[in-house]
Amino acid sequence: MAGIKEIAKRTGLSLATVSRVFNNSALVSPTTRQKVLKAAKDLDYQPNITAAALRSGKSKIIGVIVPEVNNYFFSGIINGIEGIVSESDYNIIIAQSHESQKKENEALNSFLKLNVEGILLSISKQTTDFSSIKKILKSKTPIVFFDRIPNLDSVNSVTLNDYMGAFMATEHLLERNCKNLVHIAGDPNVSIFNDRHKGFSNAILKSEQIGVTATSIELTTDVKKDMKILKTLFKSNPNVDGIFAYGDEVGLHVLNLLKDLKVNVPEKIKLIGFGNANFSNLTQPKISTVDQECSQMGELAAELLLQNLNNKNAKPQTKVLSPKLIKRASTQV
Amino acid sequence: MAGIKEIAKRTGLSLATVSRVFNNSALVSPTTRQKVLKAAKDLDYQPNITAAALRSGKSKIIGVIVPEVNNYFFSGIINGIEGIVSESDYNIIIAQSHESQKKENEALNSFLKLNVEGILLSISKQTTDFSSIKKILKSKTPIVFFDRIPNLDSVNSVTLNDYMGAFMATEHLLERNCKNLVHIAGDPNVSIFNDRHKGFSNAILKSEQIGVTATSIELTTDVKKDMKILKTLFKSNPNVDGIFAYGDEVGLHVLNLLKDLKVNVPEKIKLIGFGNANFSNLTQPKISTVDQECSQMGELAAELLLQNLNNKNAKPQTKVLSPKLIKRASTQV
DNA sequence: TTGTATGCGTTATCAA
DNA sequence: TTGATAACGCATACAA
Repeated sequence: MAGIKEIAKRTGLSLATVSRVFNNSALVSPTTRQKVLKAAKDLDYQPNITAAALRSGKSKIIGVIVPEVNNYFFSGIINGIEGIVSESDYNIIIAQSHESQKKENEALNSFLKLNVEGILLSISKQTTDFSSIKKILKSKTPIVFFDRIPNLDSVNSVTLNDYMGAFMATEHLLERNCKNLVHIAGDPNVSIFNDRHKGFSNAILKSEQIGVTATSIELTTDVKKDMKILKTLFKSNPNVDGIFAYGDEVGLHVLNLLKDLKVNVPEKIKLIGFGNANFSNLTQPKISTVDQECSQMGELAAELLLQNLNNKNAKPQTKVLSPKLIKRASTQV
Repeated sequence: MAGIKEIAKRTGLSLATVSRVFNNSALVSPTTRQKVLKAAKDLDYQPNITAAALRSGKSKIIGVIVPEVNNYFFSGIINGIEGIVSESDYNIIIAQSHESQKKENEALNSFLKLNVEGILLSISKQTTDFSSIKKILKSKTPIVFFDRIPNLDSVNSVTLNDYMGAFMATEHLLERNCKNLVHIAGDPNVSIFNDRHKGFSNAILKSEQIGVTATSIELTTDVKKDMKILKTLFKSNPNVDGIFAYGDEVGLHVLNLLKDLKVNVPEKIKLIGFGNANFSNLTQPKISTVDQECSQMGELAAELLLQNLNNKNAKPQTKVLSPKLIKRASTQV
């Protein structure tokens, strides 16, 4: 593992010239370039990124923060990011906020200490204080938000049109002739869950079908308690024939609950989730859902960041992806 | 965001003294230490890790390579690692091999370029050439292998006793009075899958029950094809009453296949998987399985690496975790 | 206990 | 087109 010093010695050139070769400077003759490249190969040259980072101020590191890695959605995004970044000469470093504002801030801080050149961030559910984020924005370190974005002006973001996804899911239930719909809603403080709720409500408003009823129920985080609540709901309300769950996991819980209650899906009640989780395709019946295009989201976010890295004056961009309805057995006629 | 230079100026001390404070040198008086710490707070001191890394040769970065992040097992391990490392002053950087030897080597290479101080690695299924790994070992960069380990002497490793897990799972089926067992086996080139196979075979050998038959079938990676093969197997072999699948995911596929074939689980056939995947608890019936203690594995691996970081002459250690049998409805009597 | 001076490996400025 | 040299921010050997 040699550095440019050894190459300089071997070729008889100066450090400066050798360095220029690896920085693709045009100011070097083809012959010397060849000489250097050959020596580099012979000596197994490995650039010392740390030294380059110190001198140039460019660490070649992109920091990524997600709430949880152990989540099909976020790990799909990470794969998307990786796909794009690996084609550049940047490295990525991944941190998890575990939905905690404190850990998110800690991660942002260690990113700054590591001199990351850019940041990709999906904020935690808990994040309501944007001061750390504002600090980053002020520091001019390029940052792109994805999926869960802060309510701030002039920031780069890539999101899914959650409203549209929920709208499509609800419309799908209506098309399947469901008349008494229930939306199992997520924490409304998280913008995307709120959007899904809105999509549900508006789909029903805009469909001009008569005799349609709509109920929304917001869950806690205690699955057992939640299932009890839902059990009561279904028992006291036997006409329910369509359910839109804000996520596939809760959808699966509901599916199991309905089996326990001997309610057939999709014959009696049709069920649709959100997210296209890996297991949604493995249940019986398979759960209809909305695909979040996570890989594409990661790719777009990474591309946007790379653009900003190349051009510090790039204007903030807002990209919104369209979700895709996935019809499966749980909403079959 | 100030550096030690600003603090030196503010306090009237030299750079060296300020530096010593942050390196916990004993050679500094309590009063000056206080002065420096106060100035650090006032000026929002952020150490430049890059510069420190260059100077000291210590990057404070630990590199982690897993086959896939999007996997309950490996992300559980990552959480375990994170839990331990976050209490130290190290940072972790995560890379995925996507089960490719080439990508694994690339990751190792960029780790070296980034001057990581230590490496945590679970090798890819494809990795048969250990030359890159040997290069790391020779470079004296501490490395700890976990779960999927190379067949090399004198290396640090943390693994699960897969043999024992499979043994326990098979024993459990025998206790439940299964007489005609099938093991659905993974790629035998992957040591842990091979161990599970051995555990299955030996459990049957050692149980001295009479009239027990055992079949093993190795799957491809094409799920559809695999299910056809299994369908044929079950049809031509209607006496099968116990299945041990090498993983929960394939277990779930089998469960669904059996439902299609109108074969009741657990009444007619008992089924046990391996891994305690998140969804194994959400199926109907819930799938019995073997827990891999992933979080603990991550913790132990990280602790072992930190030990090696503190003591470069530490002797290689081999830690083997005991799996835990989880009995659920799919093997109920 | 504190300060001075040097160098980590690279990039960038200036001169040749 | 190339070379000599300073500088990036910090840690450390040595001097005081």
